[in-house]
Amino acid sequence: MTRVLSAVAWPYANGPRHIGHVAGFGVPSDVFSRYMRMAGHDVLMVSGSDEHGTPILIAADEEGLTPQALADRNHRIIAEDLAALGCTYDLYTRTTTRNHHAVVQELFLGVYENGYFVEQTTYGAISPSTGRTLPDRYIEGTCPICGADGARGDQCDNCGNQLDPADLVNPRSRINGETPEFIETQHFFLDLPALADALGEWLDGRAATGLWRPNVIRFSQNILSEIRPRAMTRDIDWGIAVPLDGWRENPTKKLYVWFDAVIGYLSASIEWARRLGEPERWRDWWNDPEALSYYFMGKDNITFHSQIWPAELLAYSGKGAKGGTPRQYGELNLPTEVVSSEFLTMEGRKFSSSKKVVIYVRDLLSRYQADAFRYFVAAAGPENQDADFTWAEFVRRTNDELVAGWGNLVNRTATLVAKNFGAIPAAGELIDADRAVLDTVAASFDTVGDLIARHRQKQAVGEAMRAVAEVNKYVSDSEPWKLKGDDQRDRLATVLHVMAQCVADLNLVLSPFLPHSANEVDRVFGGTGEVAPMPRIVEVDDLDGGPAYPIITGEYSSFPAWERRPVVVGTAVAKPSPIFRKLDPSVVEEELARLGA
RNA sequence: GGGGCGGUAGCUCAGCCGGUCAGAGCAGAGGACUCAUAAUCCUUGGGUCGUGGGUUCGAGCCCCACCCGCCCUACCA
Repeated sequence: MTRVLSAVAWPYANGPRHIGHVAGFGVPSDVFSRYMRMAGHDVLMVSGSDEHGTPILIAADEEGLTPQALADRNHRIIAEDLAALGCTYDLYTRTTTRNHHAVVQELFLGVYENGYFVEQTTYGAISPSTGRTLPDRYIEGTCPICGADGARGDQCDNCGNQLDPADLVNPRSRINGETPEFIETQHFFLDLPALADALGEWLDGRAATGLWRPNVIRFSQNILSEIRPRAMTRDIDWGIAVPLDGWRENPTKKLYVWFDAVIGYLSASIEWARRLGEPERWRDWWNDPEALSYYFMGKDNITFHSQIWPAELLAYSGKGAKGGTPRQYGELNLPTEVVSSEFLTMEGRKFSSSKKVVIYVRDLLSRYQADAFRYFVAAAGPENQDADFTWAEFVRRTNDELVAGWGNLVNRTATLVAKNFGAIPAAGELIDADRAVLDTVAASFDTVGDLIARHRQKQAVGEAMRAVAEVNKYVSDSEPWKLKGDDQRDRLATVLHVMAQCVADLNLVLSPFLPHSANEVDRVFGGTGEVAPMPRIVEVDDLDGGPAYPIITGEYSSFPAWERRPVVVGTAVAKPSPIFRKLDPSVVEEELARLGA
């Protein structure tokens, strides 16, 4: 048994999340975590809503809400969506908890005391009316290079050049049109160059395992060569206070949202342990060098997980060029693997809420089965390269593969058993064909499990579906519907027993991908419908006196083992109604009509 | 501009260190069967592996150039 931390990217709470987000980290991390639990590992899966930062402030202003009120609303929506997808977080929390604030400040102090923060004066834009930093992208003006108007402070869309906002002609705020004020301001910079050697050593070691996806490890090593100090504080009034005298009281100096967001993996682990009543339990995943940690995210987050976060961990642990010693949390583990997915597009275009090229998780789940979506993501998601979600392909994958292949096998098996015996019959003597199909299916535990462990879910689900096809072929070859009369009764029983066993096996193999239907299939064959544990939303009090909030958690100790469970002869099986819903081709047009032109 | 990834049958994609690597699924065509959500099973795949060069006994797989798409390169997350 190994301790495995599943660290899942924190969705940003400036709005509801669309299916591109959950396709990148939500579904893959849950498939992996479910499998690892079944394989007998001690999994801790944590995530939460990322609620600080400028975009939330701006979204709140636009709606006339406080940032906390906006975050409250979106956190609840996102948590409910993730739970509805069946994502088995041990804890899905948020960054506005008192616990998170305290952990972030502890990390800051550790890094600070070890000397990995350097104070620097920078020149930046603020909004004169609010005193807040105006990030580059929120400034626009005339491009000093090509003269185009509407250039953003970070880049001109017309000529593509990167800009310095101070160079813009007639700069103005994109938020309220006022002219930004460029001021000198003090910030703490994380001394990444002092951590570069340690980072490089860690990355080399990771590269040597050959486990990381090639583009992720290459990219991570590449950005190391241009490493430089990076500001970890901001002029903003929404975020976590800098825990130092002279800073703590300053309402417009907060920690950079990314400094705090990645610490969420640790703070959520600590919160989980505290809620368990065993406040030190988190250390099993963070201080034990034998523990493994897998970080799931989209490719735009690689920098923060293969550079910033490991740098914070190294700095806190005192393992950079400046040395140092860790504070109360001790030496913290660096990521075992950064599992980054690529991007999902929608009907060939980038997701865009404003252009209505989007489908939110909630809307999808209101009309379609969660498992149909999970299947699509596992089979055709952005695992190695950008993938396109089209409604036509979604319908096809659902109808032709999930329903026609797996759903039909379940259905025909249950129907044959119900009609002929009413319960799972005992097998007579097995013939070669019986043994062959049983062996094929049994072998899929190894092949599929191994592929999931290596984050090759496309291939894993493909192997599982290939086994499904093998069983369908076995059924066709065996022709149980022709086995009539008393003299063939024994053979009929044997075939149906073998079919039931294969379905039970494949149901387990597919359960990380299709947890909801796995439970339904189990029920059809007389089980309790608990082969795939489900998460639940719970309203909890803040541990340290803050306001209450909803979390996702669950009881996951009942995961079945990743191996064949012999079917129980005599278990009653009734003729089922179809578990998987076939989609009418007309949904393609309907859904396309909902999208923007 | 710099870095990275991809461009393989109508569609979605596999092809690890160069030598059955020219493949799978779906669609299409033909057939079988009827337990099953008109599901299943069998048969059927001549695509210059983006373009042009090069290395090699031999190249989707290595090198060079170019074309196309995408990502990163932000005091956005």
